Amino acid sequence: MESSTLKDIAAKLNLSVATVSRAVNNKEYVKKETRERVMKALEEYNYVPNEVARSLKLKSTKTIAVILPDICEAFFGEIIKGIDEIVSPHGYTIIVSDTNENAENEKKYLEILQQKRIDALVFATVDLSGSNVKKYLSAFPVIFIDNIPEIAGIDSVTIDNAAASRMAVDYLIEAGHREIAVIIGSVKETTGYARREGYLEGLEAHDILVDEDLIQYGNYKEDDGFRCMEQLIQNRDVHPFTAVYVTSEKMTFGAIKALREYGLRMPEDISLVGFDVQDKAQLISPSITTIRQPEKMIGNRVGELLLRRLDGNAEQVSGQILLKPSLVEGQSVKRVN
Amino acid sequence: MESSTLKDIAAKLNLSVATVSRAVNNKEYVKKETRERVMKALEEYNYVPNEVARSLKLKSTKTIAVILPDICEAFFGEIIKGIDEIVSPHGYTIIVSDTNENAENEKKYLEILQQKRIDALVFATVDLSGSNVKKYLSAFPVIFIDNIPEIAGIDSVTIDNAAASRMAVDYLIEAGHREIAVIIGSVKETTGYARREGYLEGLEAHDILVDEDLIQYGNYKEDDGFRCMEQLIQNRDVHPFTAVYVTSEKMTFGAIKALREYGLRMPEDISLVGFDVQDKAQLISPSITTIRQPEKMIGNRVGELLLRRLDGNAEQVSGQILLKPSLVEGQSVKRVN
DNA sequence: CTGAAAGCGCTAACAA
DNA sequence: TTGTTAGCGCTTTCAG
Repeated sequence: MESSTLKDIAAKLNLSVATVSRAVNNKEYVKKETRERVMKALEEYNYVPNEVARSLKLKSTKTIAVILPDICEAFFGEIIKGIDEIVSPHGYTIIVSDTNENAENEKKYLEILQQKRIDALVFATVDLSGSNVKKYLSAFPVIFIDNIPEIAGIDSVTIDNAAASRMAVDYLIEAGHREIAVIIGSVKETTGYARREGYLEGLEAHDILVDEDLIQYGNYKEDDGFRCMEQLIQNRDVHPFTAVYVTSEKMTFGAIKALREYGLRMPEDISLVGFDVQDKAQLISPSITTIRQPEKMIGNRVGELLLRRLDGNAEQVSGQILLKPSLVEGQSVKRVN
Repeated sequence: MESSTLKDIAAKLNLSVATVSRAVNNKEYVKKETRERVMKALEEYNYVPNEVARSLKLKSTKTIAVILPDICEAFFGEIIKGIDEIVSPHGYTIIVSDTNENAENEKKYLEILQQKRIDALVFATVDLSGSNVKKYLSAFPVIFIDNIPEIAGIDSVTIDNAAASRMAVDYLIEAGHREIAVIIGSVKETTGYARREGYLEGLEAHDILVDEDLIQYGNYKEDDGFRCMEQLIQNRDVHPFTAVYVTSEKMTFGAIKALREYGLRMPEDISLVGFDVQDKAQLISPSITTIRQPEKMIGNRVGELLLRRLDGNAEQVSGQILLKPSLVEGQSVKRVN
C-alpha cells in the first residue's frame, strides 16, 4: 500500500497538519480524542514518517558516520557494536564507510558525509597528518579512534599505547628475555609513536641498552610484518634477539610466516608477543600471546563522548580518553634461563 | 567557515537560485560566463550541497542499506566491499546495520530505514519465514544474500548451495570415505535445505545409504557445531563415521573443538570439510579443507542487480542468481584405503 | 539563457 | 486545543 503523508492524514481527518504532527510526535496540546483518531488513521492509511523532511527542517539527521580503513577487521566491528549500543537508544543511526586504507577515499567520504549532513563522525584514519579532516572539524564533532593524527584539541578514544608496549616488554623480560626486537608502525602518528616510547621505556627500566637495529618499521600490513621479520632474521648474527614484539595483528601474522619460512620455531627459537590477535576459534597453535584492546569498551566510550558532544551542553574540554589494554597469555613465549 | 546555501550564492551574485542550481549541477542553459562566476563563488563562500534537501525534492536518497546479522564476520565485509565497488561510482552510498542475529532488531532497522527513505536494501536475514520483511518489499527493492527466506519472486544472490555440498561429499568419497556425517543448518530456510539436498544427492550418486543419525541440525553458531559433533561422537559405536562435513564457519570451529575435547585427531581419526573457513593468516594447523564462497563476486552481482532495479527500466524478472562455490584443499581430510 | 514560483514533507512560532 | 503560516534547501516547470 502506498504510504501517506501528514497532509494526507490531515485531509482525511479534517484536521491541520500541525495537529496531526503534534499527535504523531506525542507532543502536548492535543485533545485525547483527537490523538486517538489520528493514531488510528496512521495505521489505516499507512503513514511512514519521512525522516528526510524531518532532517531538513530540524537540521539534524540523527546519523553518526564511522569511517574506517577495513570493515573486514573484527576489531572495528566490535567497536561499532559498542558505539551502537550507546547511541541507538537515543535515536541515532550509524553509517559505515570503508576506505580500503586509502587516504584519497577518506577525502571522498568526508565530502559525501558532509553533504549528507551527518551529525557526527567517528574516524579511524590512515592519514597521519590529519590534513584531510581539518576542514571538517568545525562542521561536526569528530572523534578519532585507533590512529590519532597530530592535531591539537581533538577528541579521541584509544588504549594507552605506551602502557601496552610496557606490558609486552615487561612480560618478555619477566620471562627472561633481554634481546627483544620490535616491529612497529610509523612513529609519525601518535599510535606508533606511543608504542615505540613504551618499548624504549620498558628496556630502559630494566637497564637494557637499545639496539636501533632491533627496531623495524612497517605500515601495519601483513607484508610489512613479513618484511620486517625477514630483516631481523637476516641481521641476526650481528644483532641477535630471542624475542620479538609485533604491534599489529596483520604484522603479527606476517612475522609468524617469516619465522616459518626461515625454519625458526615459535617459541623454541623465537618468542613472540603480538597485538590485537583475535583467534576467535582458538585454533592457532601454538596460541599467540598478545596485547588486546577492549574494543567493546572503546565503542562505549566513543558513544558516550558522542552523546555529550551532540547534546551540545558544550563543556568543550577535548576528551583524550585512554583505556587500559590487556595481555592475553598464549604459548608463543618461552621462559629462558 | 560557515557553509552557505544556493540562495546565499544567488544573492551575492544577483542571480536566481534556479540559475545557480543549474550551474552547480552542470545543467545546460547557463551562459559560460555565468557558470564561471558561480563556480568561483561556490569556492569563495564555501558552498556545500545539502543532500538532505536534494533527497527530499528528488525523492531519492541515493542510499543503499545493508542489514546483516554480524558485522564482525569478514564474509560480509567482503560482500560489502564488492557491492560498494559497483554502486559507489553511480553515486550511491552504503549504510550498514548490524542486527546481532536478532529478528527483533531486523524489524526495528527495517522500520528506521524505511523512514530514512533508503533507495534499496540488501538483506542477510536470520528470519527464516521472511514475515518481517514482507511489507517492505513494495517500498523498495530488496535483494537477499546468505539466507533466502521462503517468499516467491524475490531477488537474491547466493552460491549454489546444493552444488557446494555435492563438492564436499564428492571430495570425501573420492578420498575413500563412505561413512560421512554432516552438521547442517535448519532446513526450514532455503540455504540449509539446499545444502542438505546436495549432501543426500552426493551419497545417492555413489550408492551410499543415508543414515539419518549422521545428520545433525544446528543453527550456524559455534555452540551448535560443538553440540552436534558431540552428539555424533557419542553415537559413534552405533553410527560410525570417518568424515564429517560442517556447513558453516562457526559450526566448523565448534566441531573441531569437540573433536579435540574428545581426543580425536583430525584428520587421523576423523576427516573434516568445513564451510566458509577464512584462515587469513594460514595459521591454523592442520589447515582446514573448506567450501568457500566467492564473496567479492557475490557483492559485485548484488551491486549490478541493485543498479538494474534502481534504474527502474523495470525488466522485472526476479533474479535468483546462483554463483559457484569452490573447495579449498587443506590438510583436514585423510585419504583412506 | 534567466527568473519566478511551486512544492517535496515536515516543524514551530504565532494567532485564533 | 487547533489552525495558519513560513520556511528548511533544493529542483523544476513555465514564462519571460
